[in-house]
This record gives sequence, C-alpha cells and structure tokens, in this order.
Amino acid sequence: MKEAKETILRQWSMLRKIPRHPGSVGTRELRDKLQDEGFLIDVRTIQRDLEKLSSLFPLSCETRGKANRWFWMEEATVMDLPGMEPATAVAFRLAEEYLAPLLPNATIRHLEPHFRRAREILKPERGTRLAVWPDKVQVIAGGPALTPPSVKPEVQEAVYRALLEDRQLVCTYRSKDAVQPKSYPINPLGLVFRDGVVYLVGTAKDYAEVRHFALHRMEAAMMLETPCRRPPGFNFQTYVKAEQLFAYPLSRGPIALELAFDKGAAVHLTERLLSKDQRVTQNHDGRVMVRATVKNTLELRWWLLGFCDKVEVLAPQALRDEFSAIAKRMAHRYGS
Amino acid sequence: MKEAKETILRQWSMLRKIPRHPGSVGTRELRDKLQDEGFLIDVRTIQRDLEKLSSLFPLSCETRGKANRWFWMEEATVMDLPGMEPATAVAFRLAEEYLAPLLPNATIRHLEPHFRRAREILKPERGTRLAVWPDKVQVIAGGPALTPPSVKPEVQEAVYRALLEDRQLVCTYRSKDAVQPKSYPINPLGLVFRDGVVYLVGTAKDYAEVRHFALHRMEAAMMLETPCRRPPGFNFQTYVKAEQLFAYPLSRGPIALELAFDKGAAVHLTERLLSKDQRVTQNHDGRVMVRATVKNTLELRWWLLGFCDKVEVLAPQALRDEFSAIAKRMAHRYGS
DNA sequence: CACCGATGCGACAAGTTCTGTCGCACGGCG
DNA sequence: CGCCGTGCGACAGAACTTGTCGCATCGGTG
Repeated sequence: MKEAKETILRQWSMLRKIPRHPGSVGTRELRDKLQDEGFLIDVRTIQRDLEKLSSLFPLSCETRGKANRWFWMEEATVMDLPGMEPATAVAFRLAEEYLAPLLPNATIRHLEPHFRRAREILKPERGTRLAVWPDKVQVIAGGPALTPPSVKPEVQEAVYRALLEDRQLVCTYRSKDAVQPKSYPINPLGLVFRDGVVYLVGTAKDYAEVRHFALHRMEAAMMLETPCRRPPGFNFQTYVKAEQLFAYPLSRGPIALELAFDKGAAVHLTERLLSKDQRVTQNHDGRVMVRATVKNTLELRWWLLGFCDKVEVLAPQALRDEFSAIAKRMAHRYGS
Repeated sequence: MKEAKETILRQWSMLRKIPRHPGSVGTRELRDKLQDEGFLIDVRTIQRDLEKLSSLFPLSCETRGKANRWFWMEEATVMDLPGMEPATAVAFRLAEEYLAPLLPNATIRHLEPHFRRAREILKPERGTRLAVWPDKVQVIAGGPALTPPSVKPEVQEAVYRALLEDRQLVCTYRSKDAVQPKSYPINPLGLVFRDGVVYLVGTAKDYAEVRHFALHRMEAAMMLETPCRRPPGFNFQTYVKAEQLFAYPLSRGPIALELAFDKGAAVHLTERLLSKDQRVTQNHDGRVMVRATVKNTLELRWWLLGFCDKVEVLAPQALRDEFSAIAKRMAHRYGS
C-alpha cells in the first residue's frame, strides 16, 4: 500500500474520468488514466470500486462483448462541490432564461444538467423555506423573441470535436439555394456565434476559398481522421475581424454622440449608461440632451432606431445625415 | 457500525454542507445536519473527516474562540461530477460572453467558479490537444454594447436572501432625483430583471403603494428578522404582467404580420425564423414578402425599426399606420 | 473447431482504516 | 474559580481494502 487515504482521492478521480452516457470507459482504460496521475492500482480494485460507486451514484455499465463499459447515466444531474448555494441557483435560472434565445439548442443541452440542479435547489420542498422561483423573480428579456434555428446535437458534437482536435469533417450540407443537400469534406477553421446562429468557418474540399457554413443547415456531420488543412497564413481572429459579413463596427475610432431625447424616453439612460463619460442635461425645450463617446457600430444605429421619433441625432453630422436619409426614405415608402 | 460503504457517502454529504468562504459551519452543526439525513455519527469522526478532507480539497478552517469553523476557500473552483466535458466547457464560455452585458456583476460573480472551471478545461496544456478557445471560436453578441450598472455584491446578497426567506430589508436607497440617500425598511415582493437592470419590487415602510427599487441604486442593504408584509391580495406574477413599466406585450392575441423586405435584407429570416408558420415568397418587384403570425410586442417594433427603410409593413393595417406615423414624425424632425 | 488472450469475478488473508469511547487540555463565562 | 463546550491524542476491536489466485466466458484467429 503506497499511502493512507489514497482511496477517496482515487475514487474521486475515477468518478471524474467517467464520461456521460453517450461516451463510456473500460476498466483498463481507467487504470491507465489513473496511473498517469500516480495511482498504481490493480484492475481488480477498479472493478470493485466501480461496483461500489455505482450503488451510490447514478453510474451504470453495459457489457459489450466481454468487456464492461462504464458511464454516467444520461439524466444524472450534476453533483458539484462546494454545493450550489441559492444565490448561484438563481443566477443559473436567470442564465437559462436569457440564453434560451441566444444559443442553439444543442449548446444549451450541455448546460441542462446544471440548470436542472439549480431548479432542484430552488424547489420549495427542500427544508429551507425558499420561495418558489417564479413567484418571486421575473425576467423580461430584452432581445427579440425569435427562436434560434435548431441544430442537430450530433452535428454540433462532430463539429466541436473536429474543430478542437484539428481534424477534417465530412458534412452533408443543404446550402441556401440548393434543394438537394450535398456531402463533402470541410477543413474547420473556427466557429462564429452571432445571435442565435452558429457558423462554421472553413474551406471545402481542396478549395482555398474560406466559406461559412451555418450549423443548422447541416444534415449530418462526421469527424474524419485526416488532419485539418488550413490555408497558409490564415488566422481566425484577424479573419473574423476583417470579414465583411461579421463586421458590425463601422469605423475605427469612437464618435462623439449627441442626442436629444423626448421627455420620458431617456429614462433608460439613467439606468444603463451608454458610456462612462456620458453626460445628461435638461434642454430648455423640455428635451433631454445626452452626450457620450461611443463606438460607431451598426448596433448603435439599431438601438437609436428603436427610439424611432423619440430621439434626434444631433451629432456627429455624418450620423445625423444617415438618419435624415433614413427618415426621408421611410416617409416616402409609407407616404401617400 | 450501521452499514458498509457509509463512509464515502457521508463524507460526500459533508462536503456539500460546507459553504463557500464568507459562510462557515461548525462541527456540531454538521453533525445535526448529517443526522437529519440519517448518518448517526460521532462528532469526533466529523472532526477527523474534516481534517482528512482538508488535505484533499481546498477546505480550510478558522478558529473562533475555541470552536473551529470550516469553509471552502473562496477561490476554489467548482468540482463537478460527472467531470465537465469540452463541449460543456465551450457552452459555459459562450454563456459567459453572452451574459456579461445582460446580468449584473453581482449575479455573474456566482457563476464565476463554473466559468473558471470551463476555462481550465479549455486550456491547451491539458494533455488533450484542445485548441485555445479564442483561436477557434468567436462570439459576436447581438445586443447593444451597453454595460449593465454595477450592483454591490453585499446588496444583492441581502436582497436575494430577504426575498427568498420572506423577510423585511433595511435599505439605503439613492433615488433618482434625491442626492442624499435615505434608509428605510422595504417589504420585498419580487425581483424583475430587464436587460441589465435589476429591480426589487416592494413596499416601503408601511405604505401600501408598490414601488420599484433599482438594485444598483442601493448603497447598502441588510436583511431583518421581521417577516415581510405583503399587501392583501398581491400576486407578483399578475402584478408584473399588469404593470405598465414592465409590460412590453401590447395586445393579447397574436397578429398576422405581412412584410416586404428589400432584397438582401431578408437574409436574416432564412436563418432565424420569425415564427413557425413563417412563409417567404419572392415578389415580382424583387422584394421579399414575409408572412408570419407573431406576438404583438414592443420588441417586434424595435426589431422592425432596426431595418429602417429596408422593410415595409403591409399588414396588419394598425401596425402599418403606426409605422407610417413614425416615419412621418421622423422625417419631420430631420426635415427641411 | 480448437486455442489463445483478454476480461470479469469469487475467494482469501494480511494489512489498513474507521469509529466509538476515554481522558485530558483549553478558553470563555458566570 | 469552577463549569461547560470544544478540540484532540490514544486505544482497541470491527470493518474495510487490496493484491493475488484461480476459474469461467467470450471473441477472434489460424
């Protein structure tokens, strides 16, 4: 026997090395992994440990041929240490509500065990007289109520793996115009998340051209053994920054914004700052003047447009001209 | 000895009962808690367990007078079971990036240990040749780049606790107009999260009037022993739905939306559906017609306004009139 | 079809660990 | 000062752990 109290630590390590259901692990495999961590232990002991632990934890095994393969049951909630505190559980519930429209289902699915745990904690039956969550907390999400397109879990899994392990990927892709989906190998270079949509950035077959593949348009995907080939000199970060499609920022430097809000419309700004140097003053005509230095982005325009006629852009002149033009075109469109 | 293999389970339970640093727990306390779960165990054993476990886990104790008080070190990362898989770690990283502008710092703080764990998993040094996260994945958040106002962690903590335990709260509040903050008791009735701002809904002192207190305007907050008194017949859920300030939905039923997008502007819609029954057709004038049944919300208006002159609302007539009026007013504002 | 290697598992015995119990040492409090 | 609550060292018997064997199965291979 090497050391005292090895046991618990080893069992702990073992538990962490067992994957959740779709995956699984064999006993020898486990022994090797444990050996890497310095636990010199007999296979027999591992068998015994597994058997014992499976009566305490939601572990299960499946006999493939002769060998036993162990895994966590798929629906096992996360067991975390230190135990989740109510405040953390509340944070998780909030995260769940906020993220639902922002992340694809297949990604959310991975967080699900944590969300489940949070819900358990917030259940009122749990001794502590914690109130029922929805009776006390409400989320009013700001984003539009669009639902993100659904991505097949297997597809996302394959894409993630290929990307992280730097391998090629065979993919059945239904492109926007084509009715019939086509299969071909892709060299995955990076992932872009925008709103609820996920794009795989990569090159198809042997082409040098970098393309975007929306994950929800992939009917199937499978990682290959062949390593990913990347165009010489390609850098994902600079690519994303440079690429038109994803580039929202419109000019490099910040702009000195000057706005006049109708009374009442500017309440938001006293809650959420537009920038750190934001200054708010009352105008003589009753309107609220706001000055702030902000980034010149498309998002800024969307945000301003959301106030429609309740805000007037005073400066910079270029932005004012933009809005003036927009207003003219809109009026023309609906006019007479 | 009651049963075999009790030990690990008991130690596991014990670990979960120990709070993270600001909190702490004593040995007798632990014994009582464990007794509630059916572990009839001597205090001495608990002392021994703690000592042993503290050499394996980031546990620590602090001697207050004579008694030892145990806790998890504040910076301890979450240890979860089953161990976090790379795909889950990616999901957490995404969650982190998306939530930063949506949740107040004090709430995010509670998720931090999980985020930290995810970052650890995605570090490249971990044997597996997982690529460095930022080299492979980019998030382009859709929301505006406003930063949520910062909330003091102690304040949020106190508010959460008071709310969940149904107690009163003493609060030093700096109201919008007043320069000097004032202290008074509040009966907490519920929390509302909207964009990055958190509001406590409640009544002040003995008043019956229900008010909203923004958490970032609270300089201090402390839970009281006195139970929360709620206005007779008050129901948080119906209150939030009814209340003007928070009520975004504008009419009960859904509306049959009909839009004409300029060519190119409707690309989004082929990615993200507006509704399940959405139908997209090509018009003879080159524009893209979209028909969908959607909820009649303010958000819908914001979203449509974001397209400014690139979309025309055709139906329902009421909405078209709204937009027509908005366009006219905007043009007038910037006109001449 | 037989043989080989890999795997699982029951049994065993020696060695470790666990646990209730005592007794002693402190520190605070009345 | 004495009492109480707490921590902790020591002890012994019971319970548990673990390496080792040996046997039974299963799959694949020649």
